[in-house]
Amino acid sequence: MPKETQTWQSVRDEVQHRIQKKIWTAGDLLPTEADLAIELGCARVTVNRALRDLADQGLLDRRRKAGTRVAEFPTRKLRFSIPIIRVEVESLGQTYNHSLLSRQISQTPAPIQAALALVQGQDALHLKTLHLADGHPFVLEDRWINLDTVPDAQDIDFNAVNANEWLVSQACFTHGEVSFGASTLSQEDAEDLGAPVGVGVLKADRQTWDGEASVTRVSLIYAPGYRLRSTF
Amino acid sequence: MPKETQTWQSVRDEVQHRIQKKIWTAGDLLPTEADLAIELGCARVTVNRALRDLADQGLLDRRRKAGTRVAEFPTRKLRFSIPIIRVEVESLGQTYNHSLLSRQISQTPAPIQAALALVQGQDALHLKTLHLADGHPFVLEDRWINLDTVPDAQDIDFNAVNANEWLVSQACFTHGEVSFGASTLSQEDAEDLGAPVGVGVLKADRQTWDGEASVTRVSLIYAPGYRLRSTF
DNA sequence: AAGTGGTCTAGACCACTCC
DNA sequence: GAGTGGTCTAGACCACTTA
Repeated sequence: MPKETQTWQSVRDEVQHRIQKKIWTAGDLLPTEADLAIELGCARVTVNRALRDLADQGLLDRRRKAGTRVAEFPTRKLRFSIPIIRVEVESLGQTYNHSLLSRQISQTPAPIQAALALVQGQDALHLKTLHLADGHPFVLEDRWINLDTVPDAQDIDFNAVNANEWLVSQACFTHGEVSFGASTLSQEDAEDLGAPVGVGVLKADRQTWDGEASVTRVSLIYAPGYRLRSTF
Repeated sequence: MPKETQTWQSVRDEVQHRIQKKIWTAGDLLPTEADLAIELGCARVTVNRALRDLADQGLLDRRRKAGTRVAEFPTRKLRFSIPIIRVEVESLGQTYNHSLLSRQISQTPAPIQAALALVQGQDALHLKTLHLADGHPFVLEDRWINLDTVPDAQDIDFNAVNANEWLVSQACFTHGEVSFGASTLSQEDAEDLGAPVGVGVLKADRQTWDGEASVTRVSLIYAPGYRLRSTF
């Protein structure tokens, strides 16, 4: 017996429940949206919203004409926010500040040049910043900025505002890519981070684009022990 | 002059465009859904869907009565899939297989016991699995399974099906949490992975629950060089 | 108290894709 | 060709939050 009014969340929960109870198992074909709407006593759009949400999470596979199936491997998708480092530190209840270790406009090494799609001999702005939490090194940032795309960056005082925040607040990118890996702490980075040489650390590499034009490429080396967390 | 028919994607793109063009900048209040609908010549629901999507990405902040604003820090949220390891390896064009290194039912060490919410002296199933790509170590899995929640696990031959796939295909969890960090390769893990001792490696820890009951806790140590990727 | 987003409904048409 | 999901519309009511 359907309830009087269905919300899309309640439809979603009901479907999820049936999958968990193995009424529908991996690979099974579900009823059509229209049929489910009749069974549950709600509009088809409501069912659509619910199933779309579950498909988005990775629990369902949907294709026109082929219908909706329980995913072969009903795994979940993860969502991480990429917080501003200052915000992240402050949300831990610690005091944030940063220190600009170096700033220069120079030719890019080959891999960076390729990544930023710069022409031979073109300069870029190179910044090294140490982010601190309660005075302790939190993450070491090594950033290249494409001055063709973001000429204003040349005149910003990155001692006052860190590059991370300034660039993000400009919102001058359309898309980007990021990857996480580990690396073994080098002598130089170890000194900056105040951590032992040779320790394994989390490293994030991020690059952003404004349409066709590259904006910036940044590498973040987190102090030992840092963890990136999410729930699902 | 509005187009004849608006899709929610075109509305989303238009709004994103205005943010990028700095017509609306960080912290600005946007028009109401109703006003935007009139301006763009579409239904309010269409605007709602578009703005909801942007808010979901992290570009907008929306609150009832308070309205819609450009986020203070218009950062993006990341989405990662947690693929089945076999699927991940095969999508790289490599051949997958796995090797069960050890299987025993034993008392849990204190941290695992706490994490799985087991009572004192309660046993759990402990599995160590090495996942291989083209015969080379890909990731080392160290897993504890709560036999109270998943008693069937006791009778499964994990030489034939790896625990990762079997558990996921059971879909017997409601939620979970995951964290990524780095660690320095220990002697024992280095031998299993066929990698040098002391190298920094990416480590993922994941735990899942079925309602109140813990299901499993797994730690994955990836071979050196592995990267987790995403776009935004 | 009032304004704003959140959602539901019913009906319609479209787009993709499988047969 | 036909079936299924994807989306749009107009109108309505609700829920939350701020003033």
